[in-house]
Amino acid sequence: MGRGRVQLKKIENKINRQVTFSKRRVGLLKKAYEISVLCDAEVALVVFSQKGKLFEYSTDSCMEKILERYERYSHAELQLLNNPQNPGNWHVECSRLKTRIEMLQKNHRHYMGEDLDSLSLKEIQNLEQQIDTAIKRVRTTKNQLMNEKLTELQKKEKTIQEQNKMLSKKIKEKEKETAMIEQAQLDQQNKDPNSSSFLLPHQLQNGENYEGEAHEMRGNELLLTLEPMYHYGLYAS
Amino acid sequence: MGRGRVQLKKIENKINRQVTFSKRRVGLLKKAYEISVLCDAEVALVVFSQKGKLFEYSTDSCMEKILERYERYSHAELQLLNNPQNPGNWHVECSRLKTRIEMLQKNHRHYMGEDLDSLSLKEIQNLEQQIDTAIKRVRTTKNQLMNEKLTELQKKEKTIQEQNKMLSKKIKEKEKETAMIEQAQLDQQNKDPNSSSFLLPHQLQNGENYEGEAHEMRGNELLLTLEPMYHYGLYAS
DNA sequence: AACTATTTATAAGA
DNA sequence: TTCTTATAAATAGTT
Repeated sequence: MGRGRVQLKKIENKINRQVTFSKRRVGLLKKAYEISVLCDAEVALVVFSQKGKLFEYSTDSCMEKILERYERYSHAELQLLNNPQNPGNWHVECSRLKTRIEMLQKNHRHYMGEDLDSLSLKEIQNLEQQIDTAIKRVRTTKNQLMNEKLTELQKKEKTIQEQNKMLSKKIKEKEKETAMIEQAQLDQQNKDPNSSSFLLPHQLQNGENYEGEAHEMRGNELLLTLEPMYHYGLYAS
Repeated sequence: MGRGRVQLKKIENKINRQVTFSKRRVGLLKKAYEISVLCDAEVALVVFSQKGKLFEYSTDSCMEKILERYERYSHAELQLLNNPQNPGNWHVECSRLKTRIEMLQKNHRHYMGEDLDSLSLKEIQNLEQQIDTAIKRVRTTKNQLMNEKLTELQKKEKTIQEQNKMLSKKIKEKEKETAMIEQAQLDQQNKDPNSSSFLLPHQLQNGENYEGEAHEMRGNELLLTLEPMYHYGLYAS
C-alpha cells in the first residue's frame, strides 16, 4: 500500500523503520478496533516497539479479562497434565526453567547476530561457521521444496494435456457419430419420413456422458491453483 | 475498503457478520505479522470470535513471553503480587515456561538448519533471509574485532622496535665503555701490570642490569598471545 | 506532518 | 465457502 511494493523483511534504515512502525501501528490498532465493533469480537492486542515502548488495544479496555480468557483457553490441558507433582518443588522448577529460558534467548540472540560484543574472536568465528552451515542447510531444503513444486506442476500440466487430447479425440468421434446419425436420418427420411423421432433418446444419453467427463477435467485444472496457504504462524485452533 | 463505505457499528446480519469476521481476521493477523517483521516489533494478538473461538498471532510464536512482558510493563505491582503465589498457580507458571522453552528450542533448531520439514516455502525463504542478515552481522563484528587486534599488534610491534633500538643503543654505548675501560686497563697494565684485577666486579654488575631489562621486554611479547578461551554454544543444561 | 501515487484490503456480487 | 471485481483504505516514498 504505497509507492512501490514492500519486501517482507526488517527495514534496515532506522528512521524509515520508526516511521513505518508509527504508521502501521495506528493502522493495526484501528483494524483491531473495527473488527471488534463490526463483528462483536473480543480483541486483545499488545505491541512492543523495538525500543521497548508499549502500545495496546483491547475490546472495552478489558485487557486483563481477555488475557485471562486466553490463558484459560490455551492452557486448559496443560494444567491438567501437570497436576501430579510435589507442590513444594514448583518454585524451584520455575526458577530453573527461567534460567534455561534466559540462556536459550541469549544464545538465540547470538544466532540472530545480536549482542555480539560479549563474544571473543574465537567464539565469533565459531558462530560464523555454525550459521554458515545452517544457511546452507536451509538453502538446500528450500531448493528441494521448490524443485518438488516444479516437478509436481509439470506432472499436472502433462496429465491435463493428455486429458485435453483425449477430450478432443472424443469430440471428434462424437462429431463423426452425429454426422453419421444425421446421414442415417436423412436416409430414413428419404425412405420413411415418420420414423426419425425414436433416435432422439440415444443422442441425449451420449450428451450426458460427455458432460460428466468435462467436469472431471475442470476439477483437475483447479488443482493447479492449490497452494499451501501462508498462515503467518497463527496456530488458530 | 470495498464496494461502499462501511458503518462502524455491529453488523446486524449474522451471515454477513461471520463473513466479514473471517476476512478481517485474516487481514488483521497479516498486518500484525507484517509490522512485527518490518519494524522488528513484538506483537501479541488474541481474537475471540462472537462464538468464542480463539485466534491468535504472536511474534515468533512467543505469546507467553510477550504477555509476561506486558504484565511486567503495565502492572509492575502485579509481579510482586505474583511472588507469594498461592501454590496452585505455580504449575500454571511452570507449564507456561515449559511451553516457552519448547518454542525457543524449536525455533533455534530452525535457525540451525534442522527440522525444516515442518516449514512452508514462504517460511523457509523468510528464515533464509534472517539467517543471511545474522551472518552478515556476525562477519561485520568479526572483522571489527580482527582489525582491532591487528591495530593493537601493530602498536605493540612499534613499541618493541623502539625498545629494541634503545637497547641496541645502550649496548653500543656499553661496548664503547668496555672498549674504553679495556683500553684504560691496557694503558695501566703498560704502566702497572698488577692493578687489573679490581675492575672485574664492576663488569659483572653491569651485565646483571642488562639482563633485567631484557626480561621486561619479553614480558611484553607474551601479552600478545593472550586469547580468550574457545567455549562456544554451551548453554545446554 | 502532509501529500499522493500505488498497493492492499475488502464489500458485494456470483 | 471461494473467486472475482469495484472500490475504499492504507501506506511508501516524497516534500
